[in-house]
Amino acid sequence: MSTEHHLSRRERQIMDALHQRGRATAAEVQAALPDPPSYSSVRALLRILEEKGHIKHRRDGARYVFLPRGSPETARRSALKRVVSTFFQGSVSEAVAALLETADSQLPDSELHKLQQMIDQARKAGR
Amino acid sequence: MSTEHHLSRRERQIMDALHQRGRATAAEVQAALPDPPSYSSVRALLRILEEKGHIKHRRDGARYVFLPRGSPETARRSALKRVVSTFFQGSVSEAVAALLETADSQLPDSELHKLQQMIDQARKAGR
DNA sequence: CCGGACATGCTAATATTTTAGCACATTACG
DNA sequence: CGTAATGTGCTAAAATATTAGCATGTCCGG
Repeated sequence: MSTEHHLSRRERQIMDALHQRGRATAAEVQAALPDPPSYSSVRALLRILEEKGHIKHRRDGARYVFLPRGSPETARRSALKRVVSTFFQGSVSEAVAALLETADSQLPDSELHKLQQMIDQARKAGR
Repeated sequence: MSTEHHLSRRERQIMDALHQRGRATAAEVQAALPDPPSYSSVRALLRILEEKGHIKHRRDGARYVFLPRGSPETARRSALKRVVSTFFQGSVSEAVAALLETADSQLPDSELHKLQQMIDQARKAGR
């Protein structure tokens, strides 16, 4: 948790890129960054992030592939938690409502159906 | 949007505090920060954020009260959008599902009802 | 009306982040 | 093989962020 708060600007950008892709080489990370710095710089930051324990790497032939250290599920949960707490005063339902209002993506009918089922289940569980 | 990406660590912490509270004095912001720096530092950062156009201030008697510049709705939307895009590969419904799974807060029945209505409406609108 | 308490504006120092450069290792492939 | 292409490790310079200090302005209570 406090971990998120200690990341610097570039570090966060890199973490975002890695979370979005799941894993990436140094070159891919570089391409994903806004105002990309030199390849060298990207690698230096990756090394720092690894030292701090936020990412890890695997060898793939000649090069390294970098991945976030925690599970995607954990990362998702904590990202949502932060947003709900910061922007929705902790109200999960307000956050859900805002998501559904996101007009730029009309959810496919099948998805809506799934969501309705989840809600039904939550209602049952709640009583 | 890109605005979020350019904020430094402290700047982001301050923006978070302001978004959470809606508005706050320099002293309140200081109290809200992790590892609070001096009062002076906080004010310097507030000034910088204002110069960059991210916040504004109003006079309240002797002191200033600081507020985020954009509307809460806009901030909410863009925060959600970022999380959905970064952690859920753009899938709104996955994000909603993850929110509903947040077990630590069982939603009140009335909220669930509201959500179901929203879904019903979305389904109608979609066809 | 005056002083203390508390604000702010500005400036300059310190610390951290960000960047690039260079020497060396590994791989791909003619 | 051997050589070009592409990686990495490390270090040190440059840029930016973070911090505190001090001079000055404003408000409130006696």
